[in-house]
Amino acid sequence: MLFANKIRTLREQNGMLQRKVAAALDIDAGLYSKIERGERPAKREQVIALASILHTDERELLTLWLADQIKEITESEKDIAQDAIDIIANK
Amino acid sequence: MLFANKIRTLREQNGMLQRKVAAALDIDAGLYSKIERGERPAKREQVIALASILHTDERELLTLWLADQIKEITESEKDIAQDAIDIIANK
DNA sequence: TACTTTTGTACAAAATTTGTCAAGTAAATA
DNA sequence: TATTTACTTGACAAATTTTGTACAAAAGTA
Repeated sequence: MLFANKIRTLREQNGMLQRKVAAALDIDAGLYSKIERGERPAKREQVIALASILHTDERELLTLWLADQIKEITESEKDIAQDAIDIIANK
Repeated sequence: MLFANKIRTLREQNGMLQRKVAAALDIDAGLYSKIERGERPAKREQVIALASILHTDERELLTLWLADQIKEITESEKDIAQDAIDIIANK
């Protein structure tokens, strides 16, 4: 939950309520709560919007969001994940 | 198309027709053709079955299949992909 | 040419994702 | 204690994506 932890921290640092961020993203507060806890993934466009809403670096946020996705697919294949990553890295 | 190339090569080495492999996988030959060309992804269970059908190492095939998935999600984020992979690697 | 295999396109069915709603918890406050 | 506020949770519907099929076109082969 790298991304989730990050946006929660950023929101708190900005002194914003979940429902304010949710409104800015134009989604239900319940859904935003789930995104912030890593229960649901954010969409790319939402990450872009969040960077702006939470006054943070877009590239850094997108990187954490992408890392979450890689984590998601490798988590269930732990024994081969490193080999798969190596294949991608050397290409 | 690491995985796709691999299964095509293996099928040819085994002297099998696409429709034979498709039948063994219990899918349409058209769909298998797409999987073999990397136009459609294989499901995990299909990879397991393919390793058996094509007499090859299951772990190796699963690794290529997983690498394809990582490639898929990183391909559209080339500029941050390496940073994201580093985050996952150091964890 | 006739036959077999593979590929491309369009589509339907199935599965997953995305979002909403309303009820629930917990903490702070009147 | 009762109320309010912030957040969480689960059930559900809508929307999107994935998976597979059907069949025509193309490519290869005898």
